[in-house]
Amino acid sequence: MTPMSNAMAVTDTGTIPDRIFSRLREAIVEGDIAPGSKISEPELARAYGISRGPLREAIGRLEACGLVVRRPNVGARVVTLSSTQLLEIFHIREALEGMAARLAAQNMSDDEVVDLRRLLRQHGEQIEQDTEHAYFQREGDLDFHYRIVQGSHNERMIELLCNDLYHLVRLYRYQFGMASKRGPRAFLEHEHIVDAIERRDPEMAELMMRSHVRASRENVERLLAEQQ
Amino acid sequence: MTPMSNAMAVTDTGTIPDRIFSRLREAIVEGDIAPGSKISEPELARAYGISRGPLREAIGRLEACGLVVRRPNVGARVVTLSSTQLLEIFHIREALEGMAARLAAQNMSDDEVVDLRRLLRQHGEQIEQDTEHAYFQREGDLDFHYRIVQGSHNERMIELLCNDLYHLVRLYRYQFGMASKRGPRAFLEHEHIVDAIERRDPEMAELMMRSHVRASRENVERLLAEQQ
DNA sequence: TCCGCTAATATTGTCGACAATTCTTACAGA
DNA sequence: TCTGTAAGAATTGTCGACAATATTAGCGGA
Repeated sequence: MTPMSNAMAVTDTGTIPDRIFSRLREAIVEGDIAPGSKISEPELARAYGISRGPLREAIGRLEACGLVVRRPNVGARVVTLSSTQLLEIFHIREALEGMAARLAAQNMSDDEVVDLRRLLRQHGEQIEQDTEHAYFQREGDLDFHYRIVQGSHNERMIELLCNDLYHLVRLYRYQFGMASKRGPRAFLEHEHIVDAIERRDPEMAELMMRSHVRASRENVERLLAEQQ
Repeated sequence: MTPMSNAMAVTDTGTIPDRIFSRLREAIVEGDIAPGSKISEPELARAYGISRGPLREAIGRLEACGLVVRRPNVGARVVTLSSTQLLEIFHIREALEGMAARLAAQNMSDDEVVDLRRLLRQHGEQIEQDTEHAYFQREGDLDFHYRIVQGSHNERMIELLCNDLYHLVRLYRYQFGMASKRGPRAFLEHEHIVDAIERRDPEMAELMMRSHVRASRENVERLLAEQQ
């Protein structure tokens, strides 16, 4: 169980649209429903044993967070992220997460900072042992970012990043699956960010986070270029 | 007709949920439906002469962009922005619009820059004549920001700011209606931003935009404090 | 008079059926 | 063989009705 788990599907509570939404989102993000594939209302309604009404509401929410695109009288399809859209997301992350780090340096409680440091230490050990290397590249990295954003104590920012953008990021990681050698390097950058937050240095925290996200984007740009 | 109009309600085209969504959004943003008031499904369905199905989809979209809050088995209410939420939005705007200005300096076409300069000149004349002063304070300011965001050529950013956040900003302006004496001052800041974009100076464009939004936030903070 | 309970009412949630539109496929003609 | 057309099938959009839940009004007791 990763710390992200509490943000993931809770399939046995809430309203029907809630449950279906969570399950569909997970299925899309993890690639169980392939990008570009059609979301058939009759088929899914039968599969989940519900009516089309609640299902349509769930699909509407998927559209709202950008995981599916819907055309009138045609239907919904799982989004296929172009490289352009991917870079667009990185620019938005650079701005928002930079601000989130700044706010985290100001607003995190001391306990939260301690927990953050502990999480970082765990990641460090995993890197050293080179075990679960892939894990850090994927969910572990997001765990860290997730934690910073929550530390901002800005509800709308948390909503925006954790409920929408990060799911798109996960979708892209499953879709492209480009695991580079940036793991150790990224870990160092994470350390610098936590250092700044611990020192309660908002300016530096924002700078470090922005440079971290930018480096990640440039890495993707490089991979995309040589993939051509 | 302001340049913003093309982002506003188009009530005679598109699907039924589209139309209802636009009309409701406009009604909420302009205060025709008071903040905190209930969104009654049967009542609205009768008022618009449609069934509850499409209406519920429209309400769902309103919820997605934060204009209404919905509780299961209870219904939807028009959001009432707390001062906390208002400041949260300002922090997000500072980050996103700063990045938008940076990207605009990089990506705007020369024609777009010329148009932007022209828009600014218009605002300048309105300020000088001190006519339609109120206009500049309200929609005119957003027109400017709107234009910059579109100049970023970042589709997702445009979506985020123009389709969601700016409507919340308008709602707050109608709700609080705090028109301060910041008009001329804000205009000067706008000029500095356009100067930087014209010089194709992304770094400075971002700095100026961030400082502009920050000043606006601090102004609101001051007003909120003395209102207490 | 006030509080708690109960029943009535109204609203939201869900469903199945019909209408409107799009996609598919078969067919005729060049 | 290819193209354009038209009929058919399937899917999405919309509607009205029923079920489940929440709110309200009224009543009885302390």
